[in-house]
Amino acid sequence: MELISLFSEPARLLITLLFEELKIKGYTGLKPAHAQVFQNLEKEGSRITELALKAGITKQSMSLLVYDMENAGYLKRYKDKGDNRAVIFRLTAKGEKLLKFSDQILRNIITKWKKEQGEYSLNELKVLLK
Amino acid sequence: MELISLFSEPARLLITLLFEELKIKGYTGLKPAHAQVFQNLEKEGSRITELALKAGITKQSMSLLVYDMENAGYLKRYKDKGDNRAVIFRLTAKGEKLLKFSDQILRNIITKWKKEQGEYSLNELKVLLK
DNA sequence: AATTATTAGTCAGTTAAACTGACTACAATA
DNA sequence: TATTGTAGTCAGTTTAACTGACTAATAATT
Repeated sequence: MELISLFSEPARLLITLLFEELKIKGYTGLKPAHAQVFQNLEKEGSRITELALKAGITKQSMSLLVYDMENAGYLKRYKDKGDNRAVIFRLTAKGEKLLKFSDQILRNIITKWKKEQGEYSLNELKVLLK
Repeated sequence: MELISLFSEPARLLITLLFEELKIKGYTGLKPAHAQVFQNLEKEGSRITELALKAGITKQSMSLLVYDMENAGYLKRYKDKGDNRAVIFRLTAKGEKLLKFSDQILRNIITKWKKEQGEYSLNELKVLLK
């Protein structure tokens, strides 16, 4: 397998499989890009700029993503006490469930892959990193 | 770092760094997506369908990518003897140079990363895969 | 041998997910 | 107080994929 794909392929697959599961379980209104939001959100809430930085995308892009997730009921928007420009986003109860469920799914997939059971093998990557 | 990013982040960085280098060295007319072409091309040449399958994209998308690279002088188009529907693409001398240089760059970056010297650390991923 | 199904590739249009640039409102600094 | 910087939004663009419909050629089936 080609070098860059050793990294990008499992990433792509993880997202695909995650969103298949999420859809089945009724978590609607989400697209792969939204994973970067809830995966990077701090317990106490996060700002858009902060999320953008962590996710490695622009604040403009992140702005749209959080807006979607707010509308879908996964996030709630709060005022930042002390900075009236800023907005804080926190997970709703629905969002918390989503996060927990997602983490579980992802861990399961990787565990399977490591045992050479799943649809993908991490062996070549492991060798590269040795 | 977030789970999916442990895979996608190095992939993204590798591509960015590779294309910075390539641009400096005068390999123009290329965008990140084109890496999937020359990285997957067989020595004896490859078909569009075959390349698409390896790269994990549709033949329609791959069709455009090889067209670009042909125009930029990295690939040459040949008839497939024995199947008049099919087209074979082979690297030109320029394309060969590109491939060799790219591989070298990518290997160098990863080697640096493994020694914890570069702009990124592979340690967290290594731990995950253990 | 003729028909049917499959495969290789292209054309056209669409979608997802990012980007840049310009802007407003507020905060921090000189 | 005036200037510079930061948080976020709006608008438009670009990159890189996608699906669907099609032609031409090959392979399979009857």
